[in-house]
Amino acid sequence: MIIATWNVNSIKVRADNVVRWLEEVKPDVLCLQEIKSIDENFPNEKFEDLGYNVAVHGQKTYNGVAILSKHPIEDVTKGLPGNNTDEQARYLEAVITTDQEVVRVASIYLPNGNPVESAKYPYKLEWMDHLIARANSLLEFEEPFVLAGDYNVIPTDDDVHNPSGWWGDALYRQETLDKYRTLIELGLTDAFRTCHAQPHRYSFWDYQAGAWQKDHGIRIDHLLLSPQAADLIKGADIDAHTRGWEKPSDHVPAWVELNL
DNA sequence: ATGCCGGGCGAAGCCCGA
Repeated sequence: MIIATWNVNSIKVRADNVVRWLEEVKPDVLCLQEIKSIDENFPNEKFEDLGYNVAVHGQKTYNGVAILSKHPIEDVTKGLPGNNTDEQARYLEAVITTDQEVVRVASIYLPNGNPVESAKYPYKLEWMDHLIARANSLLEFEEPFVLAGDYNVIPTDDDVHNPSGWWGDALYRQETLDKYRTLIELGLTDAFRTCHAQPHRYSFWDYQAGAWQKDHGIRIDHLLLSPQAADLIKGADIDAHTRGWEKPSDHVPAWVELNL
């Protein structure tokens, strides 16, 4: 089973690229972020035509997350449990069931947090606290789950083209990394990093200043696996080639294949 | 370059992203 994540930066503009990638890779599940669409305007039909079920937690203009799945989508949760006052659509969780197996999947759009001296940064840190609490609760079930999405966190120097230039940014500073480490140390596994030791593999390149052409990227889109899911890892990768397509998102798909 | 692109909104120019 292939489970993927992709920040598409507007589903309206990116629907055809998503269809193209779905036909190419045929993932079982695709978590989408930054759809920038309300539920009613999400192009369900384009994905249903390819055999995907659709769950959407949308929002007008900003944010918005969705899950596409070839298998039934059950037990859908919109918003981070325990974070009921959050006005921003950044979390969608569901249970994916196959004939044999069950895997829980969350589509996550973690706040950017810049500028760090604004209220946006404490909002990011508090949002991470809620995510940590949710992961902790899910771990008690001792079942396979995948928390997939745009984390807006650069985990290490190996995940950024210019570490010293980025240090201090909301994506790459001590308080952010402390929270991220707390999440990981609950017992989660970074799917890409456990399969690839090579540094400087990225999932985002800015639209500006020729960042893609110069490979000035960062790795901020992650699939974090519970121990029961990590035991099933067959492979993982990042599909950078979509960044070279016409009308690309600034993010590219990342995926994990599980023996499910 | 604390916004050079790109998208939303809405019909010019501002807000937002990482």
